[in-house]
Amino acid sequence: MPRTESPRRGRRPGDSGTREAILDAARARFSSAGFRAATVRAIAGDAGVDPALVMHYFGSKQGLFVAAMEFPLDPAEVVPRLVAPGVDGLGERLVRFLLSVIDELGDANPMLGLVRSAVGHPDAARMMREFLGEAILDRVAAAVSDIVGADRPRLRADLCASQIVGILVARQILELPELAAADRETLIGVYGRTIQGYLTGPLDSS
Amino acid sequence: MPRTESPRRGRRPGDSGTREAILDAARARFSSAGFRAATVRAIAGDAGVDPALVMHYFGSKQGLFVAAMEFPLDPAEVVPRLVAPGVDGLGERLVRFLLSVIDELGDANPMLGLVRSAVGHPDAARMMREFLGEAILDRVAAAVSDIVGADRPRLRADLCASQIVGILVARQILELPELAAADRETLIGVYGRTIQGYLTGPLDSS
DNA sequence: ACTCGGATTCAACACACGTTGAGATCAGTG
DNA sequence: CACTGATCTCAACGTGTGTTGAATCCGAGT
Repeated sequence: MPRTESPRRGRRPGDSGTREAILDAARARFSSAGFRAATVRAIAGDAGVDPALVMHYFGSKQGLFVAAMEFPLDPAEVVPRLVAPGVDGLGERLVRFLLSVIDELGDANPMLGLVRSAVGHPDAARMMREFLGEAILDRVAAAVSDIVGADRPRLRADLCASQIVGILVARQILELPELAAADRETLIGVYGRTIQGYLTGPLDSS
Repeated sequence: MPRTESPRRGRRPGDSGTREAILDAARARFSSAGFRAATVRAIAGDAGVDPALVMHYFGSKQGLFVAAMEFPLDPAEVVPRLVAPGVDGLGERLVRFLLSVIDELGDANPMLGLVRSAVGHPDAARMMREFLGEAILDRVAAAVSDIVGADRPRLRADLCASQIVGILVARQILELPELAAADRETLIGVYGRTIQGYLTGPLDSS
């Protein structure tokens, strides 16, 4: 049987870095389309690779998802660092940090991938709720409770989360025009005041 | 050819109301799963009908979507009604209205359907951005600009939208526990202050 | 009574998806 | 140099999808 000479099968020389290429492509696709809409075939295509290779490395689409969406920052290190300088200006620091992370990550933003997947996929929503809660919100709540003795600390953390998720969706997904175009320092000021109020302000309806 | 007697084809007597049954099922499915994850077959099943009948009535899945997600409230009537009593307490009125609408609509909530679809489907995001902008945000901006002469009114409206979307996602989709369980009047108070600040407070970073 | 057209179902198509199993190619090790 | 094991591709399967075309049924208008 004469050998067909076109696309070579088998291992290519070199260190190959193919695994990382697949992860990069997956991060971009999952972040911009969400779990369901992103296809293994498209990711493999972006990485210049056969879909079966993705399965070989990550076992399944789910496996690829958790590998690709692993958070590039460790909340156990980041949250204390933001809280350390004290409660004054904490809201502003949180928002400034969030916006800088959004800018740095660009296309391959696990936060966007998680939000896009959680919406319309109850299992992903549960995963995100648990991760958010244990890794971030409970930590923030504990800090605020310790420092200023605020009441209902976890509700305060949830309120912050609702505004932060709102920023992500309205600015990065819906791309509301004036929000997307707004000066960064302006947003930091306005949203920072809101977050600060959620963390330390009154919770009653007066 | 002997007639097969089982599930009857053809028109059944009565006024049938099938079209509305399909729309109800579509509202529920689209709202809880989003455009992509909701399937025509499942909607047809819920309505007790063949998928082909859905096509006959609405032409395509997209056609069904726009028919089902048509907003049950007219912003041109609602927004002025909320703004009318003046700018005092406007934030609180907006949030109270939002929460009551969420409760009333329950499963079949076009807001949730639109958010779930906009995320991960750029076309739907554009549709929602345009609808939100023209039907609601520009109106709110105009009102706030007229009454209190606020600067950058559309940015203020976008800020409000970011918090409102955040409420929807965090409370109705992610179901953050303390947020979902929180007393309604508490939420109205806290979020009302935020919205009021976005509408009438300072926008600089001081 | 007879047609007309809307309501409704059935069977099927074409496609895209995730996944599988087998095989090919090659770097490194003894 | 032979062996091994990792890397990679190919072809295919099974399933679920939106959509189509034809066929059937029956209420209404003439």
